[in-house]
Amino acid sequence: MAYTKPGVTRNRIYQFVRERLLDGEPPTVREVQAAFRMRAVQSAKSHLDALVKEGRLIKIPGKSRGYRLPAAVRPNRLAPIVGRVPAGPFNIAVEEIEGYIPVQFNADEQTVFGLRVSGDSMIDAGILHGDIVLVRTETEIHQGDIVVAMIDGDATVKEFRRVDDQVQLRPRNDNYPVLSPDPEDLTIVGKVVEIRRYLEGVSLVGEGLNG
Amino acid sequence: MAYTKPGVTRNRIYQFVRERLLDGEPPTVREVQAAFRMRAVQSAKSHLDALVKEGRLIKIPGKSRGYRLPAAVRPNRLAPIVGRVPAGPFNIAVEEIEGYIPVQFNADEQTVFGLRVSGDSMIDAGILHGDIVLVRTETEIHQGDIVVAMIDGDATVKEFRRVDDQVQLRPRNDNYPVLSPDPEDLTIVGKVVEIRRYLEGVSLVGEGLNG
DNA sequence: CTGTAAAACATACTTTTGTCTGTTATCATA
DNA sequence: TATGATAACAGACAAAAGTATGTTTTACAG
Repeated sequence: MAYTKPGVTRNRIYQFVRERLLDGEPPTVREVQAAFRMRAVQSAKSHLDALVKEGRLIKIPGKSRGYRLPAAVRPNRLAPIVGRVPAGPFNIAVEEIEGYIPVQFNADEQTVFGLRVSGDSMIDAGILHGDIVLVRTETEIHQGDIVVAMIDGDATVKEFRRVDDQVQLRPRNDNYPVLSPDPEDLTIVGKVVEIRRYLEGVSLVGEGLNG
Repeated sequence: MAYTKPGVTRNRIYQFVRERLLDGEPPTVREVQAAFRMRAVQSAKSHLDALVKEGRLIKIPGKSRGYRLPAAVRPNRLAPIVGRVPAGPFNIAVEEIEGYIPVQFNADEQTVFGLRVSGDSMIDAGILHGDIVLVRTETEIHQGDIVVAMIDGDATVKEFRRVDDQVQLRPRNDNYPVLSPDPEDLTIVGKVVEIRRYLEGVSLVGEGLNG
């Protein structure tokens, strides 16, 4: 391979490895070598070593195809989508899982699941019937957040307000009333952090799981 | 490992491999072996071979960590997000890429990109200012589809209608007029297949790409 | 123009991993 | 309880992949 200016090939290799990792296909050192038409394995290896040293990649020593992205950069985990809100915080029955969608987890291992919305009580917030909301549990709730709440065992998506020590769940649709549920019957399941709407065909992964 | 009923271990192994693949970490035969506490490599290998034969997995022969999910099951690819609509069909300038988001590609290798919406002309369709629409180019457009169109070089998201051989681009907001652009000035970039709204913090991957 | 650092090359060695052949144990069903 | 199919085990070999040492070529700053 031609001699490039310092840093140039390094960055190109990073891009290459990154794409491969995001595609779920970690490359070998020799695959990197081949991709850049280098004549020596070591040429690729030393670039990869350098990237690890710089913190741009992580290496699992000894293992084949052992380069990874640092946790902060790693996106795509799969979050389960449920038709109904799970009862407990974590015990989602497998039978209730509609499928999975890829989700970006910023921090490590937060609890996120998807919930399919029914009804149009949040239509003025741009949340329509059939949309999927991604819900993060175990997080702080603030004034005005959109939350998933359980009232008497029924799940609902609403805007969260606290007025004079009384929790209000506000729809975003003038045809629906503001709810002021008895604190005993109320559980805030989590905060809606993302909304998705699929306009065509199949959207979920893993429906034919055979498991 | 204990002898299980026919099919049981097979399915467990499938689940295991599947999770690993979705995590971007394809396992080796021996890693499968270890995970199930088998004493022979061949025990794992023959299960994997069988899964390939059943079509539940795909194998890249000879390659290490060479098991993959069939294309139909594979999720997570990354689609670039652009602030402006790309000029040509394919030449997205790197500088214009805001970041990437994970997307499910049902078929193989379709052309999808994300576009950040500005304005509220589609508010009645639940598309708000700041939302990201995922656009598939090179696809058929039908009556009523939401499309991204270029009119005189400006990008816009509208509902597509064809009335008496005249293309109409309809907003979903009564405060905006229906557009009937001169066909010469009009390019249909693609169809909106998904809408996303991030309610908090950072949403994109790969903003600090270094090169 | 000179010295240092980075880039690229050449080659060899070790470990990991894929693959093969054959055997034994358990399951399912008639 | 006999029998074919499935599950699991054993050991070995070859190819793929990780790693190491040393050399040559080029870039860049002083």
